[in-house]
Amino acid sequence: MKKCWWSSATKRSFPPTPPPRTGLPVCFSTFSAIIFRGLPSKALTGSCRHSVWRKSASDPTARQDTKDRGIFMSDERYEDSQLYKIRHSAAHVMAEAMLERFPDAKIAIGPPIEDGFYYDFDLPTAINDEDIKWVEKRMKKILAQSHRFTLREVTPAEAREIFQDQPYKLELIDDLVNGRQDDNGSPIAAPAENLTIYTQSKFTDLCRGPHVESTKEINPKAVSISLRRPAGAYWRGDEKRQQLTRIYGTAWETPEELRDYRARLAEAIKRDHRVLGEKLDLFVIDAMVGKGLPLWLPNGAVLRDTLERWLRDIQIERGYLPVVTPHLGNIELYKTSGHYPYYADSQYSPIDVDGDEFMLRPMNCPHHCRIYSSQPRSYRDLPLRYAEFGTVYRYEQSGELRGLTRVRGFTVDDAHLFVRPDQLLGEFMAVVKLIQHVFGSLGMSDFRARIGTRDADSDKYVGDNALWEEATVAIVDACEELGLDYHIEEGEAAFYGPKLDFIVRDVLKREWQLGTVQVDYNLPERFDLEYVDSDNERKRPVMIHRAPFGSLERFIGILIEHFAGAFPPWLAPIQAVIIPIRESHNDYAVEIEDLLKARGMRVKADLQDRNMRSKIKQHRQMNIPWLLIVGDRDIENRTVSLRLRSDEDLGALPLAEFVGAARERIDSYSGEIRL
RNA sequence: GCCACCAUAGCUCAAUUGGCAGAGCACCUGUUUUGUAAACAGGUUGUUCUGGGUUCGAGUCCCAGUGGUGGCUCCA
Repeated sequence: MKKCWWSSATKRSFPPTPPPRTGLPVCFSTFSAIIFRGLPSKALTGSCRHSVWRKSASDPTARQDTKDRGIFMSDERYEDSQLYKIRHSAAHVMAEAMLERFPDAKIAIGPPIEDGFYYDFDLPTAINDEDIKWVEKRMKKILAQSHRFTLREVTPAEAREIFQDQPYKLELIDDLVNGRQDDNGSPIAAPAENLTIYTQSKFTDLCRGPHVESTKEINPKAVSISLRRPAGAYWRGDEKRQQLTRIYGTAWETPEELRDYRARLAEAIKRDHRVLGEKLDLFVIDAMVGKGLPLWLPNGAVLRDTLERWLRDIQIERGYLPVVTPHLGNIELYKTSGHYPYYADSQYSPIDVDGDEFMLRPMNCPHHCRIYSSQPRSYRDLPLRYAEFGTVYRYEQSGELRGLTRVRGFTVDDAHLFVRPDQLLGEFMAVVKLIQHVFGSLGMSDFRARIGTRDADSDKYVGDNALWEEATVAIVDACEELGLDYHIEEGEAAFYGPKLDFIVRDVLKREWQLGTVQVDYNLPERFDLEYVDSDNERKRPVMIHRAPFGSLERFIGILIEHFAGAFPPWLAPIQAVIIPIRESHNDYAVEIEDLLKARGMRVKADLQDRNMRSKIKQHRQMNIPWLLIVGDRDIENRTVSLRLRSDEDLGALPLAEFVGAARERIDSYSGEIRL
């Protein structure tokens, strides 16, 4: 059974309970395995067969560690693999070489991650490329020698002695000895009695292992730290604490694997949506307009518009009603909704309008709530499903902006469903099915579904506990009912309710949240939404917020990478180009162009004064699905000579046959370009 | 926002220790009329990101700003 690439591996590879604390192995790089033990939530007991992933506020380092951690296709756990040991050991060797280069450096932690490893250092001076080169060379030299990795169990006192000059290690030792606690002082890991250290060559690290037996097991030619530049990282992921220098490396079992990895990286960069966005004339981000504010070029706008129309039609079929609302709203709207105090940091400053304060809207729900309120509602009216491609504006930190996947102004394919409590489960399931349909139609099967629940210890949520529990149960039930492969993460809820998110990874394996469904009892309360029930009582509807794409910008960014710029014909900005062989064939080319346009296709005849071969090359590079080459023979026989994006030359085809077949491909939303 | 690095023609990049700013592609003009990934010739293209500084002289060195990249933090 093929699972999506990380739905099962990442989270569920963690032991359901803390590993037995024999006082033995405790490795800082695998801290998270302890921190992230499954913790069944009360609300879910009995209904959930899936693991609960607890996010620990008290140890963000562990959280990051986990995020980076191995994502593995095979049945073997990454932690048990030889590759894991190699990378873990390579991290130690890198630290050894770094300490030779920077004897005063303080070492933090150095775990294996997906595709490699890193180690964090507190350095006396900034590191430069020369240092990296030196360290890499030195590392390889150490690896070429034969050093054993020896394990030793030590008492906390011995450990403190050994690491007396290493403040980060001392902090870790204290935490281990005292046992880990969360922010409220609840224990989340038992105290350790003894610690383990590993030594190779002249380097000793506080570590649980596992490691290779000897550096002989690591091929120096399969190790590289030159690939990734050094990066800043906060100690334990806390931005208020010391910022460390993180050095990434990669290590494989063989040089061939390293070469393949580098080739994969190079390929990934080629399909990066920012690279393809420029090459295919889809969008630009212009400094004068502002960072994080993409401009859609005609090709990109066609793609976007096509997606919008597609989804709009699907939604209309399913009983959604279109609404249109403005991009600004009176600040009272957000004070009423509760967004204003909670999200002040990500909103833009209010705009003064004749003495009233207005805001660029950071979300669409308040507007839709007011539409609901605009007239009395009967139980017979529900469910009401208001849909809008609503543009919102959010302040994002400058360092976090990235292409189309993280922007400051974006359009949510939003809808808000106002439902009776008895309709909640059915409507929620219908929404999940809609999202599955959207993802499935585009061939996007590599996602993970995450149920974000409230962090019981946090006060950043509004609403009644019982309602939260009800909403959470509804979401879990719906996922169970649909057989969705989900996992639960505490602390990932919206402030007003729990949610189900669909998360995908981009070409460089970064995670992005796309589709989302959220159950909300709170906004109806805050906006005092009501309907008159069959018993003539006024009752409160439940709201479902949902967006299958999440945002058009981010979704298209991911979609560009998903298709590597070769969109299925129904999405391709230009579906066919007609290439006349000689000038004398131009009239026929234009005739075909007109014919195809009349059949609703996006085509153009390329009448440029240049030879056919160069035109073929140009349009192939633009990933045009169909190239129609026409010459004397085609005019004579009323045919087109079809050349596919895939490089196949299908030869002459009667014009009418092409039109019918192409239309059929487009209308069926097929990814197939062969006719 | 933080750490590091980067910024030369529309694009990809070059320019020796500080010494006249270049190439390919694109674009324009002309020639060419081609049967499946680049015809030929000529030509245009620059506030070397911006502002200061050092120097006889700055694309190159220094400072500040802006923008970008990688990472961290954040992410309704």
